[in-house]
Amino acid sequence: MLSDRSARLGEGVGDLSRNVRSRTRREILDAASGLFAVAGFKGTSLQDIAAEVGCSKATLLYHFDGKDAILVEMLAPAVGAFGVLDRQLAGLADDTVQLAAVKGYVDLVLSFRREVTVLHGDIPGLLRHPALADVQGMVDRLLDALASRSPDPSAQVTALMVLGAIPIVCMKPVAMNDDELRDVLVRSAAGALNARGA
Amino acid sequence: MLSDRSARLGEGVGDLSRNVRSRTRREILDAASGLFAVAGFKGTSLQDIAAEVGCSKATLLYHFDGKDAILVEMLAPAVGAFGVLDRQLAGLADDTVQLAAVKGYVDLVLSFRREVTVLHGDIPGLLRHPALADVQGMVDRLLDALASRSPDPSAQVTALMVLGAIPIVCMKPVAMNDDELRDVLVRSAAGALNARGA
DNA sequence: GTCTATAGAGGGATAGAC
DNA sequence: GTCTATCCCTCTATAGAC
Repeated sequence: MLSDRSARLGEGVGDLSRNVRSRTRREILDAASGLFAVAGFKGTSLQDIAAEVGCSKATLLYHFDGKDAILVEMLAPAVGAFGVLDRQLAGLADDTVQLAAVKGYVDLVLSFRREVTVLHGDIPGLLRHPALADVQGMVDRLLDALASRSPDPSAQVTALMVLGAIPIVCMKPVAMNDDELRDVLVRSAAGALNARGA
Repeated sequence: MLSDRSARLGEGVGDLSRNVRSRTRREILDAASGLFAVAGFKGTSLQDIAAEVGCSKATLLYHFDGKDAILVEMLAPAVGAFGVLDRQLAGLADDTVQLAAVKGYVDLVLSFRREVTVLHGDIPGLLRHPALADVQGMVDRLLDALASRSPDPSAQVTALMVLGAIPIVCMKPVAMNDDELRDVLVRSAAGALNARGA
């Protein structure tokens, strides 16, 4: 169902008027993600979202099973893509997994900037959420991959640094297009990882 | 008054029984910082803090002018130390400021782990707080220093990465003492910064 | 200085008309 | 499918007894 949903992201011009349901849902998700990104999940009320969309709180709760459901569905495509990366990395050997992890993680973050901003803004609360339980495991495996699956503490610390270094570029605007940005991120992350032994 | 307070941090055995006021205040600050760190500022209620301390909500509000005041006073020593670093870096030349910024920032984060965790856990909400208004400016100047005061976008992105890379080590426990940790952090951060041109 | 009790605001969620 | 009105809860903060 996750892949189902992400597949619908690039939906074309065809059946716009068929079901209004999807359209309103998407407006709600758009408004919510924007507000969550600047004020945090707990810092945003249903009233805030309703005001942004231009509807009532009751309408939000007709389309979603609660505030949490809005968050979960908003993050679903990003979580799905993270899962894909997780499975890709699982199939790689220890000596090739690190660079693939860096590139895959950078791509993931750049593809889901808003979602990453939301997650990054309320780490203590959100990663504890039941619906995001698998994310914690994926983060742990990503860290392991970034450390070339080495048990060396210094490798693990550096992996942690890379994990924290990438998402922060979502917060501040930067005068670069995405291709240049991807390049700088991958190069600098690799530089941090290599500097460990030097 | 900030330096006044930080100076009192290492207070000895002398006048413990003199004013109970300070003792209770510190218990409150301790409990609050621990809870803020794991559940976030908005995710922690006065009731939570009162339960941890073993007193009533009213007692908290007798000692502090409100929930915000607890946060601000809890962060005061860290903010003060950040200000010291800020002024030190201001006096350095462009070609020496980067390494000093890295070392100073790493030391700062390692010295105030809990405070950094609190700030890091609720970035959207907390940096907007009026009492923490100067922090935003200090962060901007630190970023500038980490970029060797270069206007190059790639230097600024890398500085941003370093800014995000250090605090995350506060969140996960790591099998290293602080001296080793400081060394890895500085070395890897320098590696990221140098990799930019390579 | 600490407590109980309570005010007052705002949150999420539901009921029922349209 | 959307609305208004309302319920119930939790939160911050205050009042006043001890």
